[in-house]
Amino acid sequence: MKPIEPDIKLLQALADPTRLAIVRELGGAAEVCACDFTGCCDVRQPTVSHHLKVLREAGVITSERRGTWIYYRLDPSAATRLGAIARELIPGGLIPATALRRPGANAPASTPERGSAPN
Amino acid sequence: MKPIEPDIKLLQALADPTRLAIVRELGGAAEVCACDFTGCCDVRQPTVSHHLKVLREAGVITSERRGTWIYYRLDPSAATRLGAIARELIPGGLIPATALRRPGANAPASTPERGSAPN
DNA sequence: CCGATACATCGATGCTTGTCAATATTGATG
DNA sequence: CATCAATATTGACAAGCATCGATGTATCGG
Repeated sequence: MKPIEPDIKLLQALADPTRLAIVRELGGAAEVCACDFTGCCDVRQPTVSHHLKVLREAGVITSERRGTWIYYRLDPSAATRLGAIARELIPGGLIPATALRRPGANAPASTPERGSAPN
Repeated sequence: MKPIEPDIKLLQALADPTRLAIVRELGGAAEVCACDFTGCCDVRQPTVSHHLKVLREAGVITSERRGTWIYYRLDPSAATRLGAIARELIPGGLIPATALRRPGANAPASTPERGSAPN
């Protein structure tokens, strides 16, 4: 079995309209009862439960049972991890700070070295 | 027609092992020739081409034809947009900065108001 | 114009995933 | 223990998606 990179799981967890809506709902309040998601997301209860499970296993949210209800909240590490991925998307973000001073000095317009030049 | 939220497209584009590998490859160099992705990603050329299209349509990368080759680079806005989503995941991130000074002062432990209390 | 190379598009295929109804489980309450 | 409400799990199904081989298109050199 391929262990599936945690970053992929995080992104996959967020890459669904229903789940992103759930997460955004959680972004506006400290914690939300599971029963409240059925209202905002236009899906049935089993579907909500399924999505909450996906989000939990991806480390996006945490759950806490309180009596009959289960309250969900955002896992702080989710924002951190997604922020780290976002930084990877900054052009030249992985280049050492010294190199950033010299504009256009990384990977000098990589001339492809594969196989052969076009005849 | 449901126009599909741009954020979802962005997350979906990144939520694939091959595409994330492509993007990370681009994070390490200013620009990369399309022909070089076939090596790093263990997929055939049509698949690479397909993924590049997905990434382009999601606004993650831009392409520029130079002779026979096509060079890809990261779209700077991708990092910005993903960073914005990351900030939404910060617990209490949507609360005005003033409120952040008072710990645990947002959304007072929402008691569910739906339907009825448990018997 | 011809051949070669880089890349895109098409069509088929198998796997993944989102969704639901039905059912099980868990916890509170009487 | 019986019952009710909240949530989880199961099984089934359809839609979506990643992948590939085959083929089309574009660009260059001669």
